[in-house]
Amino acid sequence: MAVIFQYEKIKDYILTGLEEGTWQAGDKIPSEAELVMSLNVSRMTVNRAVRELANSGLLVRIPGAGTFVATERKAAQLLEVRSISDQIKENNQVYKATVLKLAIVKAIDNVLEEFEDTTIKSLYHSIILHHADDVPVQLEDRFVNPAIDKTYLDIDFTKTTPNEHLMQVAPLAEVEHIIEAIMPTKRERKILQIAEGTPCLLLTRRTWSGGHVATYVRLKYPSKRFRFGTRFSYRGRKSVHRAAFS
Amino acid sequence: MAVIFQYEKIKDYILTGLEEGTWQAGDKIPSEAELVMSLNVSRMTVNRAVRELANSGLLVRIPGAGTFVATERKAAQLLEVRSISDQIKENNQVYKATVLKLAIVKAIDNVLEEFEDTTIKSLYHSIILHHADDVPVQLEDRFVNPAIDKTYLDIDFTKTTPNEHLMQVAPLAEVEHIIEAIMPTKRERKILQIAEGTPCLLLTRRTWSGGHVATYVRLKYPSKRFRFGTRFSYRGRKSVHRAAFS
DNA sequence: CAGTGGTCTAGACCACAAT
DNA sequence: TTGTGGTCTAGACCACTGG
Repeated sequence: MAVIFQYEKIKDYILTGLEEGTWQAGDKIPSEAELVMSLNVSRMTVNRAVRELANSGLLVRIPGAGTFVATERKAAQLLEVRSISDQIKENNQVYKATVLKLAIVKAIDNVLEEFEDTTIKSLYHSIILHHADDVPVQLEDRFVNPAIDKTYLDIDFTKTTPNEHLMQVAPLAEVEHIIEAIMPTKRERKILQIAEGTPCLLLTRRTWSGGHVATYVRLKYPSKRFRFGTRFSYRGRKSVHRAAFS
Repeated sequence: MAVIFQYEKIKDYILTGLEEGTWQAGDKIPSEAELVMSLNVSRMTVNRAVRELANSGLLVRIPGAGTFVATERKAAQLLEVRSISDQIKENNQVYKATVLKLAIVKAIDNVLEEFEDTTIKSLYHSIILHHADDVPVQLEDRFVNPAIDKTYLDIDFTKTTPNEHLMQVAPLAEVEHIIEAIMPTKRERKILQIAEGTPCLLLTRRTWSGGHVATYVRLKYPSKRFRFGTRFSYRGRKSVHRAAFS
């Protein structure tokens, strides 16, 4: 029988609250003193639990004010995928999105496999092209589990990215990333406005929420216009992530 | 004046010892009790400092035995680049390396820029092809700062990878990664034995040691044979990294 | 057996935010 | 002024490793 430590229990308690929506993005969670009383533990133990969740990016702590559920959630410690619109704006470029498709589709075997759930009959499917200064930089092909989000088809994705929207409705518990180099199809090449023979980075991402696959996304980035970057230092505990356009 | 906390001081103390070689890979560092006495702090403070360094992969803690300098160092929390030979062996494939070049070269402007040091006159240059079951899976093009390692040219890289060797001589303090999709040149295509029109993943990595760029590497992975993968869960604090061959 | 790390407690002092 | 998080201490008990 595995011994469960107090600080792990506290983390689980908070994680469950986040998954069940007890605390939504931006909400203030109970203070350390409140958790000490309600959970009957010492403050140092509460502090460690909350600090670790904050370090992983789920919570934001503001001394003097409180602890809040992160609004801009980092997907993972391993591969931080920030909102593409933020990345572009950070780069002082103009962001624009074009919605190429937004519909409910019958679940095809090919895609269904990724959801690891054969009972799913239909899926939301969106295809969105993201521009930086009117140049296409990302082709986003996304399937969403309807069980996670009933409102998906009603969203105006020229104003909000699917990522931003989904972070509000489905607190993610798990993320999987796969990076590959691929050659785009003729159609994709045309959409992305790239020359023949130019490869793309393909980032495939699946997210889980409440034990089920929530989304399955394929992000295609034209080489030359995009690359993933990351820099890490042991001292000073800060990591700089970059998304470079050229 | 920024206030420096005790646990940060302790981390710096250990990091400095690691950089200066006071404790080498595999060595046992002072126990918590010893650090408590020599640094005049409480054990909880020591524990936090050492735990954080262990979490970042620099140290390995074995309850009952002690704390040791990690031998297999994870490059970063962000993009774990394990030894290619280990990855291949883990995949139950036979690893083999071919040394295509191992020499001292004049520093060319192009490469010198990456080292951010115009005083460098020459560099070690190695080109190594890594195979899995006799199929080429990685073309490694590496430049090494001679100031970091005088023995580089004497190493048998069919038995040790440059990565493994360099981790012994130069404890890395900082890492930069950039991932791109590229088309290999004709020559590279021939070396990697891939068909025309097949893209490659290009992972460029620079490492710093003692404030200077230690190495500059370009790793080319044929698409279809390699992809980076990562999976992350908030619960259970474990991350699974995968390197998939096919 | 002594030494190690892993955790936990019940206090404490501080700087900062909100009111 | 009150509440918040950030840190630190000096103890404590435990499970495990090593000789």
